[in-house]
Amino acid sequence: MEKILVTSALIYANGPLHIGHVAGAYLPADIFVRFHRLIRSNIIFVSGTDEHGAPVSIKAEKEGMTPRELVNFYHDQIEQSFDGLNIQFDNFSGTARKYHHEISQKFFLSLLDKGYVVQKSSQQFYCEHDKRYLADRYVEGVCPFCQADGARGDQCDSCGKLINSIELIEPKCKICGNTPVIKETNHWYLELPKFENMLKEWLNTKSYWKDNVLNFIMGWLNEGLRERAITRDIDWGIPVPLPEAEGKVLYVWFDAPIGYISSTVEWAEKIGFPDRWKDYWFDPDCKLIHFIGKDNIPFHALIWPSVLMEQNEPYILPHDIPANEYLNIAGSKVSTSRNYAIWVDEYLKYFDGELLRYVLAANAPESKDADFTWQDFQARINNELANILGNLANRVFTFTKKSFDGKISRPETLSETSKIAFDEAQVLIDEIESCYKNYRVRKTTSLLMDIARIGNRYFDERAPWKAVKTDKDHAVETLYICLELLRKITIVMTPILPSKMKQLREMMNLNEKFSWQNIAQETLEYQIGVVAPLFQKITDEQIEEQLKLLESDQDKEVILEHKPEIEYDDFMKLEMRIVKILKAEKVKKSKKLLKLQVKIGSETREIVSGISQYYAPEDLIGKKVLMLINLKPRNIMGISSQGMILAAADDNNNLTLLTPMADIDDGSEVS
RNA sequence: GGCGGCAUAGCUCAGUUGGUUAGAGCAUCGGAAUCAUAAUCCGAGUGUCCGGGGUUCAAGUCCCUGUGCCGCUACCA
Repeated sequence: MEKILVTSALIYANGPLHIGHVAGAYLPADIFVRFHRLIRSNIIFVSGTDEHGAPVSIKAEKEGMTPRELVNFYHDQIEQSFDGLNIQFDNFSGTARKYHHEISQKFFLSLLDKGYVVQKSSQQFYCEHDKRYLADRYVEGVCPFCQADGARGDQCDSCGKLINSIELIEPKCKICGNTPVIKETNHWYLELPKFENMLKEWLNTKSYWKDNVLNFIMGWLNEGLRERAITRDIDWGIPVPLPEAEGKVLYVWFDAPIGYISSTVEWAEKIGFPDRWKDYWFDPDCKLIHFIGKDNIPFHALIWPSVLMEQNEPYILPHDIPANEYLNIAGSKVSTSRNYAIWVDEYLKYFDGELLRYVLAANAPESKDADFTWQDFQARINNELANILGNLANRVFTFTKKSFDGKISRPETLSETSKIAFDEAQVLIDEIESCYKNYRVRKTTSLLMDIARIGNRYFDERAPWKAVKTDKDHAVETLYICLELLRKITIVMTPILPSKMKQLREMMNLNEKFSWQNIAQETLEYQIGVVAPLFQKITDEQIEEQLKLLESDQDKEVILEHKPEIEYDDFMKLEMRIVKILKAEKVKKSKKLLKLQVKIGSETREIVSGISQYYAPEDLIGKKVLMLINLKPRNIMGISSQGMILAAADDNNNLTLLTPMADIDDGSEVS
C-alpha cells in the first residue's frame, strides 16, 4: 500500500479564498487525495493558513484588530469556503499556533548548529523617519569607487562594483529621502550556496517532475543561489530562539512550509496518536507531494528541500511538486487589490460548490494559464453535467420506475452490444485511473463524460421505449447495462463530485461504502429509490447577474493609503513647471526608459523617464507636460536625468502624462 | 537588455520519444428519434499548426531567426 503525504500551499490569512487559489493548489490536491482513498492508499492531506508577517499586522491595525484576531477571522472564513467546496483536509492548521512555533524554532536551531545558518552582525542604515532598517535596495548615494551618483546599497550601476551599503557617500533613504543613521544589527542568513551541489544531485533524480517546475528552478540554479536572510525586525512572527535576538522574528517564507509539519503534528494529536506524524515525515517510503501555484516553485523546490536536508531528525524530501499555472478570469489576471476575483464565499451564496469543482477540474491550469468565464461555466454545467450525465441518469431512472417499478435484475446472458458498451467503459476507466495518478484532472473530466456518452448512445441504439412493447427482456437488459454504467460513474467520479455522486448512489440504493475495486463488481439487483434531477441548469439571468457582480466589484472602494500631512513650506520647496518636449528617444538597452529633451523657457534639459511602454517617442514631441524641476539630478544608465516628468498611474497598468488644459507657455510655474 | 514560457478550427483546449489524411468539446448546419431536465443520437464543414529559413526520406513536434503576449530580473526620481 502506498503511503502518501499531500500538502496544499498555505494560504495567506489576510483575505478570503478565491477560485484561483482553488484551481491551483487545493482542488487538484483534494481530487488526488480522494482518488487515493478509493484505491486504499495510506494518505493524509494537510494544509493551513500562513499567519505571520508584516501584511497581517498592517491590515490588523487598519481594521482595529489584533493580528491574532484578524488571522482567526480569515482562518475561519477560509475554512468555511473549503467546506462549501467539499475540500477536505485531514487537518487545516495555522502558523500562529503553538506547535508551529516550537517546530520552526527547532528547525532554525538545527540549521544553526550545522553551520547552514549564520549570524551576520552588520552595520546597517536605519531611517529614523520611517523607523526601519534599510535593506540594500532602500538606500542609495554616491559610489565610493567611481563617485557616481545614484549608486544603490548593493551595487553601483555606473562602475558595476559591489558595494557594502554603509560605505555609500551621502546616503539617502529611498522611501523618504532623509539621511539614515548607521545602526548595528544582527540577522541570520540561510547559506543557500552551500546547498547547490546537494540540490543538483537530488534534482537529478526528479526527471519525472513537470517541465514547468524543472525549467524554472534550473534557471535559478544556473544563475547561482544567494544567501538569504531568514530573520526580520518586526513584532508579529516567531521569535528567534536566541538570547541575543531580542525583537527578531523568523521571516515568513522560512516558517511557512514548516507549517506542513506542524499541521501533521496537530493532526496526530487530534486523533489521539501524538507520534503518528513521524510515520509520514520520517518514513523514506512515504511520498511527500506538495500542491502549489507556480509562484511558489522556488521555495518548495529549492529552499524548502535545503531546510529539510540539514535537520537533526530524518525528514523526508518532497517526492513531487505538481505546480499549477494561473487561472485568469475572462482573459484578465486576478487582481485582489482591484477586487477582480471570484471569491469562494461569494460564489457559494449563488451556486453549489460541486459545480465549481467540476468546471475548475475540466479547465484546470495544468500546463499553462487557463481562462475562467461565466459563459464557459454555464455551458459546462448545462451541456455536460445536466444534459449528458444528469439526463442519462434521469431517463434511465424514470423509465425503470415507469415500466418496471424501479426494479431491474441482471439478465443471465448479455448481448454483444452490451458487452461492447462495458468494454468501452472499462477502457476509459483504466485511462482515468492513470490520469488521476498523474494529476491530469482536465483529461479525467472529459473521459468521465465519455462514459456517460457511451450510456446515452447505447440507450438510443437499443431504444428500450420500443422494445418494452414487444420484448421486455431486451428492455431490461438495456436498463441494467445503463444502471451498471451509472454505478461505475458514481465511483469513478467521486473524487471530482463527491457529494453529487453520493446523491446518485442514494437514488440507486447503493451501498455507501465502496472502493475502486468495486467498479468491476456488478450489482445484480437494482431497486431505484426516490429520484430527482441531479443538476439544475444555469439560466442566462444567473450568468448576467454574475457578470454584473464581477464588473461592479471592480468599482468597489479601494482604501487609499495616505502620506503624512505636510506644511505649506514643504510644498513651496517644490518647483514644478510646464515644459515642452523637444526630443524623445528610447534609451538603448532599456525596456522602460525614454530620454527626453525638454524646453523650459530659454533653458533646455535632458531627463530620463520610465514611460516607454506607454508612449512612442514621436507622439511626445511638441507636447507640453508637467515636470518637477528641482529634483536632484541622478544618473540612469549613464545619462544624467535633471528632473522628473509627472504622470498618473493606476493599479490597472494605465499611465498618463499630465498636460495643461489650455495652451500655456513652457516655463510657466505650477503651484 | 538578460533568462524562461506560450502562439494549433469561430471559442476553450489535446497533440506523448519527429511517422499515414492534424484531433476533442462547445458553437454552426443537415438528419433521426420521442424514454428523458427540448434532453439524446447520427452525419457534415471549417485550419498558411504565428511569419521566415534550416536539418531530415519525413516537422505542429527538432535547430536558427523575426513578431506578438505572459512570467522572473535589471532599469522606472
